[in-house]
Amino acid sequence: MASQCQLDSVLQKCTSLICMKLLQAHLITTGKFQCHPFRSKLLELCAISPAGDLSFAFQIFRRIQTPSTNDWNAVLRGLAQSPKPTQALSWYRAMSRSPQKVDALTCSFALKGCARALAFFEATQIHSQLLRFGFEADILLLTTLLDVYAKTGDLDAAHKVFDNMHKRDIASWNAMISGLAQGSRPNEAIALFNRMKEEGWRPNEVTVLGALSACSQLGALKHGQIIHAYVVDEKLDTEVIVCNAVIDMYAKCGFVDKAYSVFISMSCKKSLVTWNTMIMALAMNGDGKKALELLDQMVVDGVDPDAVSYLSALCACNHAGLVEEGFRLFDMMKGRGMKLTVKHYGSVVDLLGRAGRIKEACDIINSMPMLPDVVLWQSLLGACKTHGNVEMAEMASRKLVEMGSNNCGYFVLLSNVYAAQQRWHDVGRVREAMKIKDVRKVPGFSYTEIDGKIHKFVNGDQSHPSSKDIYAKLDEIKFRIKSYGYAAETNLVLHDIGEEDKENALNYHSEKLAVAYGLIKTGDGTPIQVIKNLRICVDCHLVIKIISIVYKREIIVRDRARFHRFKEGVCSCRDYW
DNA sequence: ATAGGGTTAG
Repeated sequence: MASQCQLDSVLQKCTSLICMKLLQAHLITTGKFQCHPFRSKLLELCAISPAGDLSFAFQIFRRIQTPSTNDWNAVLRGLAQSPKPTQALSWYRAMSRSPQKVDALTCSFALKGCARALAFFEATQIHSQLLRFGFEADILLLTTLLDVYAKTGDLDAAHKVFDNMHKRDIASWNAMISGLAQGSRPNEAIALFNRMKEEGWRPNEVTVLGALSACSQLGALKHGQIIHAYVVDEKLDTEVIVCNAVIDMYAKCGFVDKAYSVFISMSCKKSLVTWNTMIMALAMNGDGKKALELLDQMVVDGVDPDAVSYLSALCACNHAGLVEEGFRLFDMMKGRGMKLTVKHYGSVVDLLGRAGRIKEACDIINSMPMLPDVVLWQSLLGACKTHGNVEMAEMASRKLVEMGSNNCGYFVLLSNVYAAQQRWHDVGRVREAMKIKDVRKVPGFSYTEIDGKIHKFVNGDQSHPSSKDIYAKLDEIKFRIKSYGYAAETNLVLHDIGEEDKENALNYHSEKLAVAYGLIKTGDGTPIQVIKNLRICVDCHLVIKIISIVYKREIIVRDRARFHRFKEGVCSCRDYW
């Protein structure tokens, strides 16, 4: 009989399905299948290795007379990481009914399946089971549990698990930090990162990824710089994935040049994501030409562009108004048989629509191999508003209604299309529909970082400690910009309120509050940086342009789609967005 | 001996 280490080496060399099948046949013919520990190893290999095959793993499993916990776990783990993670949950239930004991690993794999299947309810069930089994001191398992709660959207439950852990290791911190960052609570992610350092932990590459992502979301440059310095000190920048996050952080904080210098001087090999991140960074800043250059350069560097690369390049053409280039790119992607997603189509429709080529945009929609989604109809509607195409606007709105979209944005757009044509009766009709349908507004908010502290403002916000000063500043702004011939574009506000109130509703958009606060708190000549969750509105865009002259300030606003750099009365988007 | 935390996207 072969020794254990020979068997191990056999398994190590077993990198194809054929080889696994031969091994199984060998075990069966030599009668070693039922009692051999080697069999469990083989089963695990089939179930979880990339060369393996789950249906063959099932075949092996079915032949086992009395499957051990390990045998059950191997298949469970394979299912949890498969494209159909819900199957892991039925497997777990089957195992719970079997005579074999469920162990901590079983729970861990089942939870992994919950995370991938976004099965919150099942996760709570496994949670109570693992407490009953007495696994509550297992920090690896609790970290998995915490991670599942975060990924399935219950950050409070995740935090509770984290807080109650009697002992934590670095992965527990990492799971909590990245959970907060991914779950739109980036402020708390940064706070927890700082607390971790205060408690004497040494963040590793995974920690900084979460923290950097939080900085990117918030445009928190000061925090981002501190983390970058830490990354360099700890030599974490030998990992390409960390460099990518640093590049993205600088880009999303408005420092494309810094992002580019990190991109150029990084010591490790650039990955596909590195190139994509940099192309997207240039796209967001309206540098379409350079983005297209990078798309060519990556090929020279031996990296094949993927669907995200092309999407980023398309997006770059979009923001730079490079209509022909974008259109050619799109044709080329089709020619190369790239797998196009609804996002690619959305981008091209936006590209054509903004350029006023609405008919062509519509033809693209009709030729799409998949169903157009809400975002796509919305951008067509936006184009109709800009170019005054009532007929097409009505068509797009009908589609949006059919899709049950309840977002206030498109009602406002449609009403604006009518308002521009002085069709007041139709404006009233839309307004009525909004009331009946109980249209939900996505709350707009903005961030600005002052001395390393992030301030958040929502529309009409009065909760900020400096609220009084901010509103006084806004009055002053209103007064000073009037002499530049500014008049509020109140037809953009869709409420049953009087003209003066409409003006106020516009006046107190979150980005205006953030800019006003920046003017108060920072010295003359300091650029003001604002991050906004939605697209900037026409009125704010105009007001901030004038502010940049009157107050001689550079103001940088990152909205949902791109950067706007306001300087001396002009915006880098050239009013094309 | 077998487990947990991870960057890009209209």
